[in-house]
Amino acid sequence: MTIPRLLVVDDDEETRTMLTQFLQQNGFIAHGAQTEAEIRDRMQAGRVDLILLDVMLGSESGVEICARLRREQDVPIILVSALSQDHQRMAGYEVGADDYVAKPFNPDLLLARVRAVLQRASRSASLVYRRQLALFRFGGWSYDGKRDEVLSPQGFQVALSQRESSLLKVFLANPHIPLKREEIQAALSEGLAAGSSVESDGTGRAIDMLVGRLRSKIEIDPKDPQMLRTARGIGYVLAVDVLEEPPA
Amino acid sequence: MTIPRLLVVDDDEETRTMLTQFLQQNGFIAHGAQTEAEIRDRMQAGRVDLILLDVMLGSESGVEICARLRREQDVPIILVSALSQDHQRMAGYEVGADDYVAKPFNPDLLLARVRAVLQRASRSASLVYRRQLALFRFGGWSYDGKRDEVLSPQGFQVALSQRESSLLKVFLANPHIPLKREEIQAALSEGLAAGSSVESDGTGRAIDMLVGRLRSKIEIDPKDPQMLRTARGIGYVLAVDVLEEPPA
DNA sequence: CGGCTTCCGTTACAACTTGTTACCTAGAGA
DNA sequence: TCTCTAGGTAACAAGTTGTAACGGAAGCCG
Repeated sequence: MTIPRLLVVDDDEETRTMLTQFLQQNGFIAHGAQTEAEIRDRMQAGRVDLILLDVMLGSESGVEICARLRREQDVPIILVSALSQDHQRMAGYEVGADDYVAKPFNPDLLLARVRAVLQRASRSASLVYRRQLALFRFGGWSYDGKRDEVLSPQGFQVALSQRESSLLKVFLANPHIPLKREEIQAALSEGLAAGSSVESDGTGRAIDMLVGRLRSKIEIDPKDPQMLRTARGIGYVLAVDVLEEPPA
Repeated sequence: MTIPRLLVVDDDEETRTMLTQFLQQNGFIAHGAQTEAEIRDRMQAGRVDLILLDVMLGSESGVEICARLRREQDVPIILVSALSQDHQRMAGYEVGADDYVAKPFNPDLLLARVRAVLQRASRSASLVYRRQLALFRFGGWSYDGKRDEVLSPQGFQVALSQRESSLLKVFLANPHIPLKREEIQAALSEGLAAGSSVESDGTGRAIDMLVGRLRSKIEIDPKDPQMLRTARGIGYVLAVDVLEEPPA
C-alpha cells in the first residue's frame, strides 16, 4: 500500500498541529481540517484513508459529522474526545465510528489504534491485484499471468486484448465479490494496466462494453453468462471459484 | 442481515456464561469456548462472525491466539482483558485485534463496540459473503450462493433476477420465522442486495410484488404456495426446513 | 506517409428489472 | 351473510443492461 493519508479534524490549532506532526513523524501523510466543509474538500481533492475526528468542534458536532460521512462514504473514522463517559462513547460507536479515543491520550496508543484501523480497512479492500504472475484456474479455464494467456477448457488458446486481460485479472483477484463499475475502473487504471489512450473519465459505459467483450470470448453462451455475472445496480461478479497457483 | 454469531472465549466459567447470556439477551447467537482448539472447532463447524477473546486464558495467551487466527482468517476479534496498561493494549492492536476492551467493562458499552465491529465487518462485507456463498437446500430445491443459481427438485435451473435471489436469501437465512415487510425491506437494502435504482421508500407494495414473482418461479402452484407462505397481517414465512452447507 | 487493422470508448435502442398503481378476490370478524 | 381489509395480480412506468454500429487513436506494413 502507499503511504496512508490521514485527516486530523480539530478546531483547536495547537492540538491539530501537534497531532498532524506526530503522525507525519511516524510515517503518515497527515493534513489538518477544522470544519465539515473542509473535510469534504479534502475528500473531494484526493484520497483520504482515515479521519481523526474531534467530537467537539465549536459549533459543529463531530458525532453528527461522523454519522453523515458514514452514510455516504466508507472512510474509516476514529473519534477523539474529552468526553469519555460511557454513554458518550456509545453514541460514537452507534454512528459508525471505527474507534473512540478519550483525551488525553497516549500518542503511541493512538498510533497503534490508527494502524489497527488502517490494517483492517486494507484487509477488506484488497481490490488491487498484485499477483500478476500466478496461474489461475477458474471454471475449467485457466489464465497464465506469466504468459498472459488464456486457455479454454478444451485447451484452445484464446487471445485477449490487454485491457480485457487486465479486467479478467481484476475479477480473478476478487472472486464472488460484486465489483462496482467505479471500483473496476479504479483497479484498471491503478494497476499499470496498460490501457486506452482515451483514458475514460467514467462517464460512459466503457466497463460494460469491456465486460461484454470479455464475455464474448470466455463465456460459452455470452447471452447467458455463467462466470461473469451481472450484479444489477452494482456492477459485475465473477461467480466461479478461482484456484491460484503461485508462479513456479 | 441474519443474526450474528459470537464466540465468547474465556477460561473463567462465570464470566463466560455471564457474557454469553448477556449477548443472547441482546439478540445475538453466542457460544462459549475456553481454548484455541475449541475456537477452531467452532469455526470449523459453522460461521463465526465475531470472537470476544480474553487475553489471559490460563496457559494460553489470547494475544498469541489472536495473532495466529489473524494470519489465517479474517474474523473480527475483540480482545478483553484486565490488563489495561497502554503497552498491553498496543500489543493487542498490533496483532490485529479489532478492539481492546478493559475489564471491568460496562456491558452496554461492550455491546456498542460489538455492534460497531460487526457493522464495520459487514460493511467490508467479508462476513456477509462467507454466508452468502453457502449452499442451501430447502424443500427439494437448492440455492447455490456461489453461482447464485437455483435448482428445482427435478434439477432444472431456474433463473432468478437479482432482487428475487436476494429475497430468497433473506428467507433462507430465517426459515420458519415470519418476517414483516419492513424487516424484509431492511434486509434487502442492507445486504449489498443488488437492487433497483428506484430504491423504494417502503410506501408501496414492492415486497408483495417480489414475493409474488418469486413464488411464480419456485412454487409448483403459485396460487397455493407450499414454501413461501403468507403470514396474514404480518408478512411472509418460509415454511420449510433449510439445510445450509458452508462454502468449501 | 497512407492504408489497413485492432482496440476501445460512445451512442442508440431493445429487452429486462423492479417499484407503483389500480382493481379484484379471499378471509376474518360481526 | 355482510363488511372490511389484507394480499394477489395485471398493467404501467422508470431505470438499467446487452448489443450492434460507429468512430477515433495507435500500431504495422508497404
